[in-house]
Amino acid sequence: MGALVSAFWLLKSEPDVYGLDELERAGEGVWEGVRNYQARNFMRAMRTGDLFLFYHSNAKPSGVAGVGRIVREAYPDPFQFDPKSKYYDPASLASDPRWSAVNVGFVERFPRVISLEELKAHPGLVGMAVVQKGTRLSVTPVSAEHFERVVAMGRFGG
DNA sequence: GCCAACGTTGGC
DNA sequence: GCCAACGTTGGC
Repeated sequence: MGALVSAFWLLKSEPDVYGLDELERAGEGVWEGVRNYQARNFMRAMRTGDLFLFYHSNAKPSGVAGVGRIVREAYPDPFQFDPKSKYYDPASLASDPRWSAVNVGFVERFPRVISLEELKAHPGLVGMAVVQKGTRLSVTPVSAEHFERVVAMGRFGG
């Protein structure tokens, strides 16, 4: 049941805000603050045990730093109801929360970050959302093939 | 810090 | 429902 990996994802975060280092230290964390409907819908489709590529955006270099796992499926993001939070959404109703969060766990850190440049240059990753021009979505599905390929690059350099 | 890309909002 | 204005993302 929950042990089966059903899907793969890529999640973007700015490491200055929330990075793989922090997830590794804590072991588990909350993926919150997503305020885009498409990304939210993907989050709601996540299942416990799904694996994801942890992508560092606005970093030097930007790229995939490692792997995480979904440990709790989507639930209402508490920050949408907190007027003091930058993620506060006054239009979201408690009876029908607009935004979701998931909990994530640490799986592995690659020996090196696979930069966006490398991802773009790899012929086996054509079509992956993160390498497509103009794709800013912070949550995207990844095919099993692409996921395995990036993990292989991260572990073995290529 | 700049700016292209693109999502959202709101006037009409 | 159109679309201009505005805001955000994120590479560079």
